[in-house]
Amino acid sequence: MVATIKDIAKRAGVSTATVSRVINDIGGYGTETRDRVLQAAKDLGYYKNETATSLVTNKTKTIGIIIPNVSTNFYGNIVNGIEDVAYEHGYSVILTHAGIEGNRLGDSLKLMANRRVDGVIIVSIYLGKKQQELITWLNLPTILLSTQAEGDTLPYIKVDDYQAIYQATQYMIDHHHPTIGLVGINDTDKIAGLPRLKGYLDCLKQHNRPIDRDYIVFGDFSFDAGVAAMQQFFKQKKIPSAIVCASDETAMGVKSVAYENGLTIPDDLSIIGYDDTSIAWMSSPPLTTIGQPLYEMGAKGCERVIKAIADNCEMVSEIVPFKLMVRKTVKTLNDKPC
Amino acid sequence: MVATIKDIAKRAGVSTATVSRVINDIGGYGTETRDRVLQAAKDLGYYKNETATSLVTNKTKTIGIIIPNVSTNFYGNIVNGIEDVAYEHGYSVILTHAGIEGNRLGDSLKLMANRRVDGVIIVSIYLGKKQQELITWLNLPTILLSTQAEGDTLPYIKVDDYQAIYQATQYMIDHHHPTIGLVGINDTDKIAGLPRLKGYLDCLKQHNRPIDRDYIVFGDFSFDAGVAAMQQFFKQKKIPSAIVCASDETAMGVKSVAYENGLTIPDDLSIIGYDDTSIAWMSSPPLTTIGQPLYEMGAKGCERVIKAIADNCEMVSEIVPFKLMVRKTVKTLNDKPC
DNA sequence: TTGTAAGCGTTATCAA
DNA sequence: TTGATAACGCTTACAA
Repeated sequence: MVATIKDIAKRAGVSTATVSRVINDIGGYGTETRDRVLQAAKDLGYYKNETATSLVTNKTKTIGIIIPNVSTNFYGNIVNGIEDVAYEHGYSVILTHAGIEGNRLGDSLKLMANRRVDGVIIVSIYLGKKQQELITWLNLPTILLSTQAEGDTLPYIKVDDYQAIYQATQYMIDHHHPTIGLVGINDTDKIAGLPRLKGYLDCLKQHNRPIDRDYIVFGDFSFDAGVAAMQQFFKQKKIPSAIVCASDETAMGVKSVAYENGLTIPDDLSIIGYDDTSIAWMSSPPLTTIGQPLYEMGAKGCERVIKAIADNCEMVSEIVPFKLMVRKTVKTLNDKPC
Repeated sequence: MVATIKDIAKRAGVSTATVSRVINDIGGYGTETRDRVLQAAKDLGYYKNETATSLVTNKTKTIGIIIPNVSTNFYGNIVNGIEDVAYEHGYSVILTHAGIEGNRLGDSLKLMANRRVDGVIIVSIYLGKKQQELITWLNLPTILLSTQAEGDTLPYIKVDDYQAIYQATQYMIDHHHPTIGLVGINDTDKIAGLPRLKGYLDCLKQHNRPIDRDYIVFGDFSFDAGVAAMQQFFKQKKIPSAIVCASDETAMGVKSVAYENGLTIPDDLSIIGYDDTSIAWMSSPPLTTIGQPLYEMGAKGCERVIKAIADNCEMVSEIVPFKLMVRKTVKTLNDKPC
């Protein structure tokens, strides 16, 4: 059986109240009693029961993370950021998957409610009206990472997807690419999909480039989406000279079938990814990509939540800067063929 | 304020005991009282407070995961496996990083003890004598994933590292590679390092191949380790025709500097990775690698822990089979040059 | 079938 | 500087 403050109290010849004070470093006791208590605690190998504490303080010192059910490096970085600052502040982290496309989100939230987490961080899951209502009802400090809520009712931290893709497209234009494709974006995704599509479209329009539907292939941000898109390009025998991808993984998919078909990157085909996950800099040639400050987003998100818990204040949303990580998968074409 | 069973009891006109029974589906009440209670609970938007339950049942329905402080896909897969089966069994998962090389392991374990998790899963952290004692003292069902304890005192699930590297080396020999390097392995790591080194050495000996220290470069399983090793090969102007790597990331590292120096894979250099993380199949050419059943290891580990909690039984260790994932980074050399 | 009440390990209020 | 003691929200004998 594990020791409790009662055991310590008995052994040290004091009351449980005093033990509690000492343990929590509250002050209001003599140094000798303190030493006696501490010694007794050590002797008994005491470990504080946080669940009991939680019950009375009505705080669990726990923050919940909800992520979609996919295993990409993307989440690893964010979770690391969260966990590190949680640790610094003495918080624990409880992790749940919300299933494919967040279909288990209700369950996840219920779990968070049952566990009485002090705050929650939701990553990359779009929130509809109903889910927002649930969150509002739960009345937990909640922040969204890399996503947004319908009607923008919840605080978030994310990158400006529109600008990011606009800039990526611009970059291809600056490098004189005559035809630029867009691949892997989910056009039913109001947060990560539509704005990116618009960024691409607007950039092209701005430069009086024609929009060619053959160069746009939608998908789900996955590796397979990149593969499928590239296969389609080959099938239609019409391959853009540059491709802007929805994610690094999509870019790898594109690269993979390009490679199989004897295309070299960037000589025969230029590509830009999105996220700057480790695969981007680890692959050869290293992938030029839109860098999201994943770790920092996690860290910052966690900080905000913890602050909101402490000060009982509202959180403010933030658009964090992305950064085009220029590496080796985009080639400069000559303005005009000689 | 959140509703409690007291509120429900009042509203339904029953005692809290009855409410508890209904909520937990224990039986021993009329259907009409049940309906009344359920209705009241719904009306009040009741969410059970699991911390209170934990306090009385002395079970938290929580399992703790401890992983080293690195963000590689490796852990993503394992954690996914764990989380999925935890979810199925109604368990929550609490995640902590144990710092670089597990230097924060003590803190992590303390946290698990404080939170009174029902079981813990430790991933990829070698456990010395002292840490084992702590675990034993905590008396929590603990399983090790992809690692082992000194003296083998704790149950584990892992792959046979010796055999894995032996087979990888063998594979290179079978493909007639005259010189085979070993890269990225930590020779002070008794679990993941030494056995692999031995597997490599033994295989070479078995085939009467000379051991050339110039072809062995130690490291820490990282991408950078691969980079450093390959740079050394270039510097010493002595590059093996095939390289067995400590991890997929290490393999990507060697591939990366090979690429920079104009070497094509597998034509100029053959490589084998280790782990079969997503980067292995996503890269081009796709990486031949030793596949560890990461997700399954996580799932199985979690199942064992949950079973151990339920039946209060010992866990048994298991060596799970690895699988050489043959892809495209190893070339068959002609037996003799013509 | 239902209710009473003790107790889980803490914290916190009040009094000494 | 200390100690009694009542909570916290729930489960679980035991009684009715």
